[in-house]
Amino acid sequence: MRSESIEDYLKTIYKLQSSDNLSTKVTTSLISKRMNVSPASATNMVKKLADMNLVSHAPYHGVELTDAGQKIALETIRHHRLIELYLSQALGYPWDEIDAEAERLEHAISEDFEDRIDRALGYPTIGAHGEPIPNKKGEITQRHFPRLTELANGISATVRRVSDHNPEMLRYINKLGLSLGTLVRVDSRAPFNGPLSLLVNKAKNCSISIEVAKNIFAEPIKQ
Amino acid sequence: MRSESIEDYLKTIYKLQSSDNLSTKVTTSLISKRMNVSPASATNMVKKLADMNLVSHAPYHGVELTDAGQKIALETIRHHRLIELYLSQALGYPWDEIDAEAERLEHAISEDFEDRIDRALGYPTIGAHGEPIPNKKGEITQRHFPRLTELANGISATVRRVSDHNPEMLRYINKLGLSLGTLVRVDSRAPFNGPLSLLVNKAKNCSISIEVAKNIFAEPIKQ
DNA sequence: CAAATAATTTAGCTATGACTAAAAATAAGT
DNA sequence: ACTTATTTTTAGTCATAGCTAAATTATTTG
Repeated sequence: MRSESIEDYLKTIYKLQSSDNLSTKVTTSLISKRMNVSPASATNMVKKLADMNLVSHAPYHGVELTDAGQKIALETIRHHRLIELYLSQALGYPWDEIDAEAERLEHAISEDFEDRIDRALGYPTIGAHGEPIPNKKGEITQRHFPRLTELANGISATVRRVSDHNPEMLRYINKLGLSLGTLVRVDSRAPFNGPLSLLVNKAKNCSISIEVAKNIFAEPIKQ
Repeated sequence: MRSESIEDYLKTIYKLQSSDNLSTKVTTSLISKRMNVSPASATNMVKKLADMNLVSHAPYHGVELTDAGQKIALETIRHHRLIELYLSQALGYPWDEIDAEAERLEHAISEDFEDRIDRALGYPTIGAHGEPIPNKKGEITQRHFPRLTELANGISATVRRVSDHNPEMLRYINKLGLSLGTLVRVDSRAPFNGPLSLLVNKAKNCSISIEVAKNIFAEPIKQ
């Protein structure tokens, strides 16, 4: 009980449940796509998780985490995000590599290791890509910032979070000069779902696709 | 191919082959005892390793690593010892906990991670308990120091290595004030395999069992 | 040197977690 | 509403790596 697989599934279910587009049911096929496993494998695991009272499962209608399941999911996410931040700050890992490395390590570390890197990092609450880090009790404070696609033209904003799902996109975003805390302004939008023109750090202009803009979250600056 | 299990078995076989009492055959039962698995499990795995050309196996007569098998064993040992040293130096882990934590992590880290902690530690060649760290090419330089049991009375020596196998013993040894570099002298030996009287750091006297003394290696000081 | 003991291997079972192919349930289109 | 298409689940396999119990091979001892 509590294998790597189980932790990964619970983590994925949590992320599907809370982020992305809320009000969407977390179906087994969604899970299977996210995890690159067959739909049958996802169904099997969901059944097992339900037996263990970690999720409630209405067959053909999706899954929901129980409190016990959410607790494990958040512990796993906490591990992941602390490790990411440690890799980045203590070992100089680049932005786009920390997710993959943390993925490997998150299941292997002990509570003691968690505590030690937590202390070494000064008990952080925000991860390397701007995501909140759950605390030891399994509490998490969601911060909500608009995506660049949702930001009105001409408004200055500070980058607060970047989706970490695609390493190549992260590398691209980083090359554009965007990281947490960077100042951005959407200057214009090309029609027919065309690219957004950005002003980065009051200095550099660039134009990015909607697909990329959707993955960058920024906090409008109050005037 | 190259699962955690395989790495663990190869590592164990390497240690049995090279250290302890040489000239002893590495039998499947020896392996099974060291790894706390049943003899049958060890036989199964040995057969599998032989199929993969990682060991040569003469049934009923023991095992020997092939070059390919030794390479993997040394890579695994390198991982283990670099991680131990990192845990000890960068995260302040106590001596007796690093082995268990490294055991978990050694299979999970990437080459990149290995390189980064290697660099952070200044490319060390000696591990936290005094063992040599194999280099990236899979070369290892064995250093040979006498055990305290083999040391003549009245000779001063510097502690150079401590067996890491038993955490409780490590804690005990550490409490006696012994660590790498500590000065020791065997003052006397009680008869009938009795304890050794030690002078630690020219200051503290203590008496330790043969069992403990066997696990401490020290370099006699040339006069 | 044969019989007893100990070590080793074989045979067969278990659990985990993946897979494919087929069946069942739901959703969609006309 | 009924057929069609899609989604989900069931059924049955496979690989890994452990286990016990039984059979086989070595070794030791009387």
